[in-house]
Amino acid sequence: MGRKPCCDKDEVKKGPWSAEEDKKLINFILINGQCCWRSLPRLAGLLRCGKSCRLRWTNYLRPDLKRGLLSEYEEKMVIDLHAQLGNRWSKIASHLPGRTDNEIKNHWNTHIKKKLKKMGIDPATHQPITVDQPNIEHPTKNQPIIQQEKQKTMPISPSHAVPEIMNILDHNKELVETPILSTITDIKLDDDNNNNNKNTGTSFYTDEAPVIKPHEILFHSESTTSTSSSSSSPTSIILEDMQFDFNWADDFSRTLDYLLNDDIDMNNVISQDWSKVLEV
DNA sequence: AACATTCTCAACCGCGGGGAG
DNA sequence: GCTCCCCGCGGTTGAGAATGT
Repeated sequence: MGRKPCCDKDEVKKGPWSAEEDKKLINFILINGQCCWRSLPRLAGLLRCGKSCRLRWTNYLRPDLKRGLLSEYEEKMVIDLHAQLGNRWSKIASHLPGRTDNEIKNHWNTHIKKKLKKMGIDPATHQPITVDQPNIEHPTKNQPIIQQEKQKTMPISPSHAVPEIMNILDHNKELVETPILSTITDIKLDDDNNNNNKNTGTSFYTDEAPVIKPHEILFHSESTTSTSSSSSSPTSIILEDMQFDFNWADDFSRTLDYLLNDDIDMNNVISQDWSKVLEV
């Protein structure tokens, strides 16, 4: 038996996206919004599977993406969130505006894991590696969740969640303690099971954000510390060609305002920028 | 300069959850 | 309750870049 394939593998293109394909995808979503990924490729004239389109959009083309390496502060947040949530990358990503689950997952596997091991911390358990505690190369998914269960009754903060790590990381005092810290302290560990809490309080859940529609698109330009990876992607050809005055902090706070207050109209802010994309 | 090795990350794959009928 | 379908998630892969010899 087996599952029906999501698309005809003979008829879909795979591998890296071309600038032309990106343009088609952006164009289509601008006009129609995000809907029915399965039929999107056909409607947009793309020889891609819907999944691939969704991935491309959510990970690379979405205008609210913050590109470049994770800052030390973001890294700290990822470590803390991972201690609480385990490998639930999308949940972790939802607390880091502008970051995708894929990006965080990659960063965890390539950078943070190594860093923690160097520090003598088991990335799976977030506990110091001891002689009688073999380093588990393949973390049990449940471990952090067990921690999570234990912590359900106590307030969550970086220092509560992973004191060992936080002590080690605290020497990075140049880290700016921005107001965004409140997001980490407000995380509701049981958000999977208790959706009623979702709309209460002041926590910002990016996964609560409405599906992006063309009029809601906010463009973020390449950060000045962008990495080599951005230059290898066809997307970046499009994105880097566009020069916008963009300030992440300002725009994030505007976006936040927008998400929290329906009466702010992002239309004028955004649509003009996107018209530039399509002219490329 | 040439080759080998390691690293990075974009993209793919398969599965599970959940809504619709 | 069952089946079908779609979406999103997490794990994995592999091509290209970077680094080492």
